[in-house]
Amino acid sequence: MPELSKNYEPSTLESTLFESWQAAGYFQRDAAGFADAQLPPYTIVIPPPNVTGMLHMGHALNNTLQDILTRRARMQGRPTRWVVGTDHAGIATQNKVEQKLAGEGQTRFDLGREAFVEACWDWRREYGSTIISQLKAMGCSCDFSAEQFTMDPNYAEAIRKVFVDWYRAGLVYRGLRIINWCPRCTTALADDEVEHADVAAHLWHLRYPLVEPVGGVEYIVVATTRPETMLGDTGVAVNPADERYAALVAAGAKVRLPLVGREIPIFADDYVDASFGSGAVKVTPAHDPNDFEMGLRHDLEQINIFTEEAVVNTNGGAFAGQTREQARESVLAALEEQGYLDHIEEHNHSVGHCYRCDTVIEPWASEQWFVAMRQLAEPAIAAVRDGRVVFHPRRWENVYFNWMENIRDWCISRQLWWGHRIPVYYCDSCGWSDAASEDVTVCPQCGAAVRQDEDVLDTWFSSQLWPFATQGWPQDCGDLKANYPTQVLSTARDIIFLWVARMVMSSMYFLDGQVPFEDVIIHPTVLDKHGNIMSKSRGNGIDPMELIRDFGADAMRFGLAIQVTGTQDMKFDREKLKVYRNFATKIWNAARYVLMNVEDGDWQRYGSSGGLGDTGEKVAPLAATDADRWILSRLARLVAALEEDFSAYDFGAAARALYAFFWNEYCDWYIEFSKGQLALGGQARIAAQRNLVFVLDCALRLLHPMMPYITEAIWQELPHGDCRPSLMVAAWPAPADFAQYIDPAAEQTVDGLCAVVSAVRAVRARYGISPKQELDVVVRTSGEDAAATAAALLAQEPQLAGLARTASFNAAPDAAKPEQSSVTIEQGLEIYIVLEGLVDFAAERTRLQKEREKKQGELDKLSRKLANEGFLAKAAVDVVEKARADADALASELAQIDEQLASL
RNA sequence: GGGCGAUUGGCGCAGCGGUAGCGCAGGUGCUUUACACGCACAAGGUCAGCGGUUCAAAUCCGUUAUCGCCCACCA
Repeated sequence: MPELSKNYEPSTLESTLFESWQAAGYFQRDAAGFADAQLPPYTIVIPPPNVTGMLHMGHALNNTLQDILTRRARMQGRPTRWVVGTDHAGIATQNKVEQKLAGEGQTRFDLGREAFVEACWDWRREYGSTIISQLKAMGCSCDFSAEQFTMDPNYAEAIRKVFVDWYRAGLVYRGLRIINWCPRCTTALADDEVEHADVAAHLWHLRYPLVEPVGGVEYIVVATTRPETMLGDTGVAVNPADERYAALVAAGAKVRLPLVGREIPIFADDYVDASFGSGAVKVTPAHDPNDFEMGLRHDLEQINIFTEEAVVNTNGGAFAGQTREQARESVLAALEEQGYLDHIEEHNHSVGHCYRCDTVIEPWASEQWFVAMRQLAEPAIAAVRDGRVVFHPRRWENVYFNWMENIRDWCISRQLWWGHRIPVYYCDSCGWSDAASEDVTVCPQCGAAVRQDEDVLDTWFSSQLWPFATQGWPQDCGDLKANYPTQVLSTARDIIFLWVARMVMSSMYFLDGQVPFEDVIIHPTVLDKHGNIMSKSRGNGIDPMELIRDFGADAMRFGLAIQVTGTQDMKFDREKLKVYRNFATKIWNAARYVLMNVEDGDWQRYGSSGGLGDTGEKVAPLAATDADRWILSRLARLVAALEEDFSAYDFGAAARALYAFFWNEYCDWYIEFSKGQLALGGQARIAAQRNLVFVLDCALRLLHPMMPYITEAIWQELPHGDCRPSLMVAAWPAPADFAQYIDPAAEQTVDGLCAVVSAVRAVRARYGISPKQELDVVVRTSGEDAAATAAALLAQEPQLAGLARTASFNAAPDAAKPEQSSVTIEQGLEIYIVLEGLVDFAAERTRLQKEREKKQGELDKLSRKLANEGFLAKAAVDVVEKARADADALASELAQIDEQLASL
């Protein structure tokens, strides 16, 4: 029999195992031929990490969950594929490459568009596989043989089809709007790409002098958080119902804009909240979305005062050339000097920041491309409403609905170079323009040369196609048809809008109303151990690669999975992974024990995987003792529980059940029972060997999705008889096959046996009795089946002798209480341990008295309950019966204790 | 302004209508021939506060407090 080293060393095994899996083709959809074609296929598409990305804890968690689902489905025999790839990540990648160029003293403009895009491809070739190799280190069983990229040629074709179709349908349009402009990235951003943060700021109250005083009033005070934008003001708005300003509005009063001299109107608009600030708003249509709307309503001029880097342009007169920050200071200084600054208030408000570089967003009026969303949203709302797509936990559906029902048009053009270029062509000679799925070089109307739109598409415009564009759409849809919709999408809550919602919309539009996935798992956010978000700026991030190095990939995966409950956050402390590293070692050592003790088993008839015979039959359990029946019963219950937990995507519950079964039942008790049983020889020994192997084999199968490496390493050495070459493709234990092992009688007997063993151990510990001192033990059974219980317990004497070091053991319904003995009442058993001459009974008396008080308290509580007529009348029958039985049991236990106290 | 999550022994978490569980840490004792990354035993909680529903509430409802997240055009 092979031997395993004393401690499990993850780093020595992980990469070898991974390579062997990959070489065998297990990661591709049934490439190795072990799947059952009759079963429904199982597909997951990975949320594509940015090519610029490094694995972080969010990825580690998310991909652990996806791999658990993928591996389990594969073991269930379903033709399974986990589609993997990366996202070109427009802004993120462009920023990286620009940084690299900056290090060489260059800008993208020095290179020009074509060379810069080529530099991005170079960057991708050089660094883009980092995160893929990190996924491999985690043990992720993705289909790496067909890695996808959102800039692949087939993907570009998908993009063009979507854009052109939507353009023709009028869903993609171009328009002048206030958009979110990042002056550092010099591009537009979608509303969802802006992150708002509350900042402590000021509300400056400015005096705008009237051109002509009205009724003695010489100026109007406006309140603003952005005084520098006053350079672009083209109006002052007040609420129509605001009596303070009614006269000014009625008179058609104008103000002369300080520092600028422009005459601008005062007008009334419902948007203005009379109770805020001074009740009068300066209106800057080119730099504020609300002002823009008001400007349209009141026909105001839009004066853009900033360049694309947010430097004041020539419209800012004397302030031209200053940054917006400098301009704020100098404008305020000038206003104050000229007496236009009325007063200043403290004011907190929320300021938008670029989600890629955290620069403050500048609302900016410009021509951009948009997608009209309302029409796309409607079927997507219905799909979640009627359960074609289900979120887990369900509450996230409300977040989805809330966004969908208040959806706004999506700004999809980006002033970047890295990305899918907008396929719209313009002829400057005759004014023709159109979207086209094939490149256009000459104008179809006049034959002149045409130019393509300069902008590229938002990265999310391509990501929204991920579930189908990665599976052949729009060209070769055979694979797609067979495997769509996908089963599960697992992701973080922060991209429910950016990504999840848009995938549902585009999939339903282009694939005949089909949803892209059936279940959406929104996993918790991984926080640091104090509950703070992990971030670069805080420096509190944890590198999963270090965890893999220090604890092993299996321990990391298990430690993450066990923390997944329905909650929205998980605090993560790397030191806690020690527990799961210890668990891995425990599994390893249990396997060592099994291998050391099964060499002479009856393996001749079983399959060849363990190298011990070759008839292709798997090792079957053999129930010779109640301990055997007990562990098989417990295993069957575990298999059933896991089925429920996985169906509900309750990874934490599944992990806890596995941990408890393996450690507290298999190791703590069954392996201990097996020691005595092995020593007996004969059929009992054969049974123990078979069951040790069978249960370990099943446990490894059940643990494999969470801990793929250690389970495979052990399984390869175990004489389980399964002819499959890898645990990855071995069969998942099905509840239907295990239900036959459920055996309540054996469970009751072994629970009783364990209670006796624990009672003896407790007595030894309490009185300092040597483990070598053999003790006499008597158990009195009670209840209807007292005789049967006693007989079953008596049959456990060999186990008991080994585990509790008993000299003699008797169990009977009417067993006499030995003199000078300790009594423990557990599991309905009165357990007497003879202590004559061994202990000072004063201590035992004290203990018994304490025990008595406790039991009396419980009985009092129960009695009160049973005296309550409401309880008797309204509680369920079985609950009342149980209460009665418990009360009877407690009463007799108390009587026993009293008797015992009297005898001491 | 809306919505959501969390609040259970020193710490990290389960449980989510019928007498409080787990793991760490801490205590005591163990070279029990798989494992000290271990074994055994013991100790530790009025389940954030208040009110309600119920025969029965950590568990359901309302409310308050604290911490955190998201959404919203707070000039």
